[in-house]
Amino acid sequence: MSNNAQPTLMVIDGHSLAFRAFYALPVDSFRTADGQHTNAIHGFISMMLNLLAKEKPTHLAVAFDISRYSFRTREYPEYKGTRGETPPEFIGQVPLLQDALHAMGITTITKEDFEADDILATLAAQGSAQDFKVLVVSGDRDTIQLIDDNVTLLYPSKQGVSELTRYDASKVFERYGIQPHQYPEIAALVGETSDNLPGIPKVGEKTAVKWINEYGSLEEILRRADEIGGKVGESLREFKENAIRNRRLNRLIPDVDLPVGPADLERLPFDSEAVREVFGRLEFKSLLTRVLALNGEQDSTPTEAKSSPSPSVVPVVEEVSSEPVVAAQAPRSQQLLDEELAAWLHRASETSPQGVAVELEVYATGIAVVGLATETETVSIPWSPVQADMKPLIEWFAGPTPKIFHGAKEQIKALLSLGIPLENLGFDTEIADWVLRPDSSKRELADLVKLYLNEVLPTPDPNQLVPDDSELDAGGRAWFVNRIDSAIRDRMEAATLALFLEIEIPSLTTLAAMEMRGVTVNKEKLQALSDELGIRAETAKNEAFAVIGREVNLASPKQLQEVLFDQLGMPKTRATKTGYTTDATALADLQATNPHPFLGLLLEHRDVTKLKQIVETLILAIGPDGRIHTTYGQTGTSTGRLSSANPNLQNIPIRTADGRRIREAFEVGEGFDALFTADYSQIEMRIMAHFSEDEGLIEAFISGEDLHKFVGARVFGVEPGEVTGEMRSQVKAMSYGLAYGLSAFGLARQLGIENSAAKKLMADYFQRFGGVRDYLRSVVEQARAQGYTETLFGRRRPFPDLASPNRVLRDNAERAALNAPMQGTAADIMKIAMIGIEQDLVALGLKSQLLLQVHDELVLEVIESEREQVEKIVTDRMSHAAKLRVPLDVQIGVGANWNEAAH
DNA sequence: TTCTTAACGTA
DNA sequence: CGTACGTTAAGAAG
Repeated sequence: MSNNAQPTLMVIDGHSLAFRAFYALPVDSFRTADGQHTNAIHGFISMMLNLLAKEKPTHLAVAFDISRYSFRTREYPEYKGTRGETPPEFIGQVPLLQDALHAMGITTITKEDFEADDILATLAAQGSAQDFKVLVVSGDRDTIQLIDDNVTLLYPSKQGVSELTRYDASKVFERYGIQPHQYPEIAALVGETSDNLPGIPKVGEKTAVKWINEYGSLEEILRRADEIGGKVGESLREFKENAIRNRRLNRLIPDVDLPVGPADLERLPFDSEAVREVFGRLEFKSLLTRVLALNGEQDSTPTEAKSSPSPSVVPVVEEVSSEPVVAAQAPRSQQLLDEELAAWLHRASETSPQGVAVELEVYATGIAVVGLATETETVSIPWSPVQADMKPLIEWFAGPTPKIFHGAKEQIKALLSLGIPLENLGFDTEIADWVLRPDSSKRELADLVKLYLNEVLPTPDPNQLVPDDSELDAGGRAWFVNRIDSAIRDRMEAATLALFLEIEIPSLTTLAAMEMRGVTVNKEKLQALSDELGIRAETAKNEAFAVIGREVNLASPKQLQEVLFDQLGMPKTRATKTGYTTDATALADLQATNPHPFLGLLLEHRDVTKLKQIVETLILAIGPDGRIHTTYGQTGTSTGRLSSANPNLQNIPIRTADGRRIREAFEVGEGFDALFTADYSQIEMRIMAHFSEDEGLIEAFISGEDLHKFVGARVFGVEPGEVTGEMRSQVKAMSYGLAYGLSAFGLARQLGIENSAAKKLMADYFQRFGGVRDYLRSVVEQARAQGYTETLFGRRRPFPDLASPNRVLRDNAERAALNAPMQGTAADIMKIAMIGIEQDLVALGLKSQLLLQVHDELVLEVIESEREQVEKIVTDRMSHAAKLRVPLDVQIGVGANWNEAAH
């Protein structure tokens, strides 16, 4: 588009865009040395530069509100009254932004008594009349009314300013089903909560659009309000004044008297010294370069290139505090054809025996691009659906060269779904980082580039409208993966590397296989169960309403509190952040002290709706193959356990009869004869016995007697035969609680006994099992000294909070530290067992297969002829996964469904 | 829209 | 005032 074509006028709502930028960028990352926050300024200018580059406006202005007061607030003082205080970090950024804009030669416009949108409306009208193409940039939906053949709206589509959607008349119609000039009429009917403009109750966007299309205009709707029936009609007649007021207030003023017109807003070269001065004050370096480029200049201030410090070998990774240097440029990706690719792969494998990094761009239905990288070269190959073209690559995937990934599981699954096996997975940077820093939640490639390389991963500017050509391709990303691999290996101690290579990497491929297999679920059974639970929920709800004489949302703790404490006058329960708890134990306590039929009905409703919700989620997760494929999170926990999501199959109910009916729907799949389950019994207690070397506890496990009976007999000083049910359950609660750092108070609460009785129980317990107490103490002590805990297989978890002066943080850390070696060792053991089982089943060519893992339980699908063999493999692998001072007991079960397979 | 909280399912 | 998770709906918040 050349300058002598139709001129383009861009008008920007400064306040609204700056505010969005403020929330889109982290406050703490943009601050000058003297403490001035600049994130809104940075975000705004960055976005504006992108807009200038993309839209090439010839004329430009930015409008601001002067204050929150305008003719609208005079007319309706509550207007925008619900807006909270301006965040303190935002204050002061607008004047600085205006300074920066002025330095860049950009006109800013304000007008007493009017809002920025009115200025936009006026400039749009004038520009349109003077034959400009007009671009309005605003985050206020009211500006939709300005759109016409000459005026286009650019509206931030998501939170933040990262993407702008172009609204012209046809886009508005597509989105709302109306013409742009009708939008304020819709808005008037619906109301605008953010402006504190209530509309017509019960009328949402759908209804409003329907009416507009039926009656043609708001005026006509109001005139013929009597014709509209039902509750909505009544509502309309009652609240029509709201709509009239809203319409008056949301009309933008197209003829504000402004000191400048469109022709005065031409973009001209600016004084670069002024820009340097302002940007220097704001400490914007990269933005300065970009701004000066507008003037055709280069930034003369040199960017000092620091070399990344060589990483020291430390057990725990420390955050690098120095400012990251800009990333070294990844070598330009080569595009190779068939035989060139084969040659490259051969050469790369020879020269990089430690491995070649792979980054597959995975789409919902397949693979888009394959990126490969050695230390010095990168390749990007668009995936060809014709496998012949990919033959050398496919063979290479199955070959001996170690492959290095970031997040291998999804990529391996993408290959497997195309029938392509991957052998010799060498490294996964995501999992390796998790092994080093299990508590971190930031593990994207960019995070690791920063952490291990002290560089910035070149990413497209988040404020960019369209990705530009310099964006890193798959090969470039692979190159960073390769370098992170080396950096992490340098930082890992030998034992940690062994844990990673011998447990985590083999687990990864096992999990990929399990996820691909999925588990068969009987949809009809679940649907019938859901229907039944739905009826029971409805009944409980209606009865509950009858009892209290009104309808409330039983799922709303807030409304329940009104019923319980105000209406029924029940005593207050435990306090939460927002009020008083209505959780199940509190309700049961209330029932005991203040019996009321509402409580029972509420609990029944809770139970039933919870189960129904689980069932519904499962139904939705059933794939076209009739199976549910969960996704295991291998980096989702701090202890070493797996997690399961989409859906979570590690929290399927089992405790109640109704819950077990859900398990009945998990069935053996086509081609198999039974589900087979195997669980470790009391694995964490056994690990505690091993670590503590407590003679009594070890004897308990070796004797093979009922654990809780055995312990009960010791604690209460009676014969095992004389241990009562009461004694057994108290000891059981104590034993399980120990591994979690249970206090006497908590034990008392759980058992419903006196605090003193709980104290006595703990004292008696430790009297007999002193080794346990000593061990638990030593775990915390050692963790405090070393800064981390460690499992039997060397998995470490750091605990910085053990040194915290904050009591709450420190106590929490102590309990977590107490638990981490036991939970973590159990997780290690289960992973070792799974790897062995998968390996044996494959090696022996058996069809039976692993499907699920639920922390201490495995679920397999078996065929009858293999059942005995499978049982032996599973039992052996599980019970011999670790050599402890006590045996690892494994319980197995077989059945047509998961419930029946429970022993 | 997106985020946070309360509640609750599992080991 | 017991560890480790994931999911949901309501309500809050921009």
